[in-house]
Amino acid sequence: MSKKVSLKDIAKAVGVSTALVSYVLNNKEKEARVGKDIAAVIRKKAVELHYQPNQLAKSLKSGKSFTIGLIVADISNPFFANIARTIEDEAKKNNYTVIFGSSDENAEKSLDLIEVLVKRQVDGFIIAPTEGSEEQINYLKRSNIPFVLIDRYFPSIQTNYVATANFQAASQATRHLIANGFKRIAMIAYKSKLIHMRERIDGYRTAIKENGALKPIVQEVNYSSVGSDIQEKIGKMLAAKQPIDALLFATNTLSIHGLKYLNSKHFKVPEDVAVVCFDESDAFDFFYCPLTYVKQPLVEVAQQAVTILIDRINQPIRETEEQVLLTSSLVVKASSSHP
Amino acid sequence: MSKKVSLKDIAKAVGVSTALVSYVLNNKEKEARVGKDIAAVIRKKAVELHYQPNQLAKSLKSGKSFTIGLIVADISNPFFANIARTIEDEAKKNNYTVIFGSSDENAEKSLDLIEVLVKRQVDGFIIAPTEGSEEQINYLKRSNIPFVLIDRYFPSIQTNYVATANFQAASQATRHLIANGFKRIAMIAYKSKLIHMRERIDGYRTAIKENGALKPIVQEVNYSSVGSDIQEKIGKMLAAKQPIDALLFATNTLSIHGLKYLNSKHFKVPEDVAVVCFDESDAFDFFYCPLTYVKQPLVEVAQQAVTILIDRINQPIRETEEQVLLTSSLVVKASSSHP
DNA sequence: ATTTTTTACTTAATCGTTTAAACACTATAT
DNA sequence: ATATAGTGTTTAAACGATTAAGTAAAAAAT
Repeated sequence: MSKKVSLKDIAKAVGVSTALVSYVLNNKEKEARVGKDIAAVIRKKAVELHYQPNQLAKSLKSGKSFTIGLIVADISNPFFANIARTIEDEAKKNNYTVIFGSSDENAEKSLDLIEVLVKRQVDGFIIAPTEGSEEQINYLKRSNIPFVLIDRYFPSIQTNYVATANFQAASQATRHLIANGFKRIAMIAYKSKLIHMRERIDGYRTAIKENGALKPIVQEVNYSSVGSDIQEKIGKMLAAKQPIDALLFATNTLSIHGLKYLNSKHFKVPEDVAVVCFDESDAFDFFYCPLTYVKQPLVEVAQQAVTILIDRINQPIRETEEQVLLTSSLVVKASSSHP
Repeated sequence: MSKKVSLKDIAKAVGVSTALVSYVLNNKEKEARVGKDIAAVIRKKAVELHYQPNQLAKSLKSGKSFTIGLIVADISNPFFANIARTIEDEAKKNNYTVIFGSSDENAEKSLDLIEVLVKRQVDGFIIAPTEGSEEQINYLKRSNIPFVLIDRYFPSIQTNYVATANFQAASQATRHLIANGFKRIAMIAYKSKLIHMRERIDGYRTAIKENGALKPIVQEVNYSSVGSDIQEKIGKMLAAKQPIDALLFATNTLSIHGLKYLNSKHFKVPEDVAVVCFDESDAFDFFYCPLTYVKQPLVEVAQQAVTILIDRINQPIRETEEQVLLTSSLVVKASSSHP
């Protein structure tokens, strides 16, 4: 890479000190009482040499990098990719840049990412925390590094967070299935202690128990082996003596894997089994039977996360944390009622 | 944010110069002949104080940021999100971090992103260039900033690039439809001068012309108004006196919009119209009729792009550019043959 | 005993910025 | 005539790291 143009180069070319160049290019002429003529010359030279200030040097000096670290489970998952896109847009509006990393729901990877990004002096983090990452989150807290958790959070740790009201979302979805007359409603969730999953399961359980005649059936699958786990569990539940008549999927990936399996075994929705999914997906529009789904407020989650984060970056010392739960909506289609 | 621990803090705590601390923590004890005992003390103190080196300062000194700038059209598009994920993984293997930005196929945004990232001293770029961004690409060339183009490239500019062999991909798809007996095969593409689109259209045209009896029908829609444009154009072609009997979509987003429209108007695939899509999508697995699609080698594109980029970063002066065209495969399902 | 070599460290410059403080003028006020 | 204020600019330290060059003391060689 040919050496880049620095303040010094402009200074030398014009025949002044770097200080003067800095004042001019930062529009501090007034305060620094720079001569009108020389200012014009400096500006002209800067354009001529195609000067681009070195943001690293600026950040080093100012202690601010105008960078946000974004850690999600997997950037290729449309759920997170959509959040990432909104975060990017909101960040840019505030002159921030985003560095991202995927944790794969793995606490070790997540810690590694946090350390890499801390070394890079990000001004703050937006994190969808993984199971077992409490210590990392506490570390950020202790270090007074601003951060906002999204999608999940830790009830045991006081932090800023923005998430969906999952208990309500899941119970609403479940009540909807009950109201439509389904009797053996199963839920497919991830095996996880994370609050978003627990709340979804609790919401489901609570709704089921409201009706004395029904029994909760929850199947938890492993993140690392969703495909095979789902096949096995759904297969069993549909082959049972008393087969299930409805399925509630706790995330978009679970929905997709589950529906693919149903297709492969030629189970018909909603004839053989009714379905309610979590999150949106282009895929859902294509299923032969329009799918009922829980629509999470992705854009709002991302926007609020950025707003809160930048607030905290600008004013780090606060006694209270922002804890936002946004309500989702149930989009009812044909997959959740008897044909 | 509580002030971070620096080399100086460790040096002061131990009672030595920062130089010594730097040598030890960079494992240069041998070369610098640091005493064994003091080295141990320094290391211990570093851990105790939870020292994390300031990467900005390192980069400023070394002139290397170990950062890659990634510019795609839209990170929330699964096509690019998947590429981004692979790039992230490959970058991490080489100790690089990725900063990303979405250009929305807009040359102005793209230029803005390039400038922001240049200021941030990225070591190189991976870019899916937008229409009209030739000048930006030439600027990178002139500046000797390493970069690799992906998905598209400019035949008029000698650059590194990794892309799909689009002409071949489209002609293969078209020949497949012809071989299956379709007579009025239309292509839906984006209105774009970019090579990937032109090659896809050319591939289609060439294949059509190989058969004297057929006539090419190409409809180009605007990126910013895909939804409405597609409705109108497909609507007309299916309502014509001689309606089309097959559709070739040039990208995944076009496919999704097109299929949604077909669904909404209750056109049946492949009875009313056969379909071949570009790219993969979970959505495709869910369509009532399994969809034939052109499978692009996403992972390979991303991997090779990173490999080439890092090569160039490490050895920027080369007389030749790496230009890689990877072959796609046609995955044949039921949507492209007469029922 | 003196020189040379080796060992274990420190000093200081540097990367590209920012910015308070110092400096050297000119213009105005006393 | 001389102090004071105003103007336009430079100097130098700092951010946090790296590293060539310098230094001082101990060990080895003469």
